[in-house]
Amino acid sequence: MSNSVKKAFEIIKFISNNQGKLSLSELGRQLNMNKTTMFRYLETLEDLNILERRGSNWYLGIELFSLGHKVDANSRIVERIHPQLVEISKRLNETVNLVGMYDNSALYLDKVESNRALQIRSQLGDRLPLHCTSLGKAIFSCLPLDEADNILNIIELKPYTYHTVTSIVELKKQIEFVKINGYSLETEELEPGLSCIAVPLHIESIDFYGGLSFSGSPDRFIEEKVKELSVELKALASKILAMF
Amino acid sequence: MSNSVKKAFEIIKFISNNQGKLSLSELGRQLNMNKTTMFRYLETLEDLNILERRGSNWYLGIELFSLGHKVDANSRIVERIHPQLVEISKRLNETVNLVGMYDNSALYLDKVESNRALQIRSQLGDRLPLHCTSLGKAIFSCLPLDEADNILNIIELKPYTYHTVTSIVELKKQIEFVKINGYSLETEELEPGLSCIAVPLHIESIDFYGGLSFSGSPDRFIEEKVKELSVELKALASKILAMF
DNA sequence: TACACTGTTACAAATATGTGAACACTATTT
DNA sequence: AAATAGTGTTCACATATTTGTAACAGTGTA
Repeated sequence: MSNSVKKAFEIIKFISNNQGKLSLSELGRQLNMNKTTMFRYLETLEDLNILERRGSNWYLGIELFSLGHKVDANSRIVERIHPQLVEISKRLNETVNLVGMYDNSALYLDKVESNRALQIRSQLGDRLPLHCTSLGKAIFSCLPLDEADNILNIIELKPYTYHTVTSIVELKKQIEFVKINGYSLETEELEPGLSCIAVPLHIESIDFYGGLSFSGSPDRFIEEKVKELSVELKALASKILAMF
Repeated sequence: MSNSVKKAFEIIKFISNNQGKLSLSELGRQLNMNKTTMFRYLETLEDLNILERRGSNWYLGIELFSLGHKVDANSRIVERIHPQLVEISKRLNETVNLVGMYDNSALYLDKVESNRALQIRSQLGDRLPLHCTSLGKAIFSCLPLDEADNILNIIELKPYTYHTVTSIVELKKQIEFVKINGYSLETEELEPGLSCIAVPLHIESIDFYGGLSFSGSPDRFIEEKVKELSVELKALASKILAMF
């Protein structure tokens, strides 16, 4: 395999998590690469507009922006579903989110925000952990049993807040709840001040495993509201399934 | 400079414009690379999730999606402006667009769609030509004179439709119009059935040259409407400038 | 059965890469 | 004003990686 290509992307990925913080020399040290080597890679990537230098700090470049928006994530599933998200978000004035499963995490594919949208940390393209998000739990509930077990064995139940579920037994219980009730709940397990309610979205024909959720402030998701929202999400999922 | 990194991105870029159409061997032929060489690059890029293979066709991979959404395009200008676009789009029920200038073209940075949004070909991340878009003309009007002249000399006035301006004299006239009136118009020059009205957006402090536009069906942009919309766009631009 | 097309592996030859040292800067510290 | 520590950049050279040829395996078609 191509070593230099791998290294180039190692650099790109590292910069993506540390934009504007690192100089050429710093990068060399942190990634154990010679300064000259680093120089040549950065020079090339800058020339391609994949990276961008401002002063002596490095950022992801505009070409990645272009490429990123051309990704045909699962047969343009995002584009096809988007109008449905807009409709439900407007009608109920809720923030609605779409994720798909990739590499044992939930890739944040799309969202449509409500008026009262909170400022949350996650952004499109981020990978959300499966164990402490309603979306993750919803995904677990629709995965083939053996695959779900595999992942449950592999993943680390990293605590993000004091509410994060870190017991595998408890997590499995919650997944059972989703299987029975068809929706999942999560209260400030990932981010303080943020709750979600989600349903699984499994599109068999294109081998898509994902989920749909409403997110918002925990105090808004009281019991009766949850009932109502879960019904809405299930209806949305059905409507989407009918499109494929 | 790093040859293999350049080649890798040549492949990625080529695939981005021909997703799902090309096999390994085809790619090798079209890009004048040896089959084995191509094999090794594709293998590596697939391993990195930068490319994705379905059957024997190639697509951009999910990792590019992630990276693309982390691009800090001009100090998160998109994120900061987005809420303003949402507000005006909802209030007037118009589709509003934001572009920034990069590499002699207008990079499509953000849009918020109206109810009656047309299905247009362009998508976020695309580069729009400057000469036949209202946004391009708006950008010309705010660029430093010498830079505008430079670009006008370089760019090719490629015709996209029967309405595309292909005369440099006429184009300069239109740019003068923008300078005097503060907004620009374009009627089906890029895509049949699509018109735009735009204003320049020049944020000096961050060296940003771009534009804001409403887009829609040509028959809707009658004269009085244009007046009204241009006033709205100018107000929006002022509001945004005040944020920086 | 032969043909044309896929994708894949192995190897020797050609080339790009990695390295450390030396250089030119700028900003702080002494 | 001199010394220091930090940038980024260029050079030459041995090493390691990439490259292309050729051969092989698989699939579908004539």
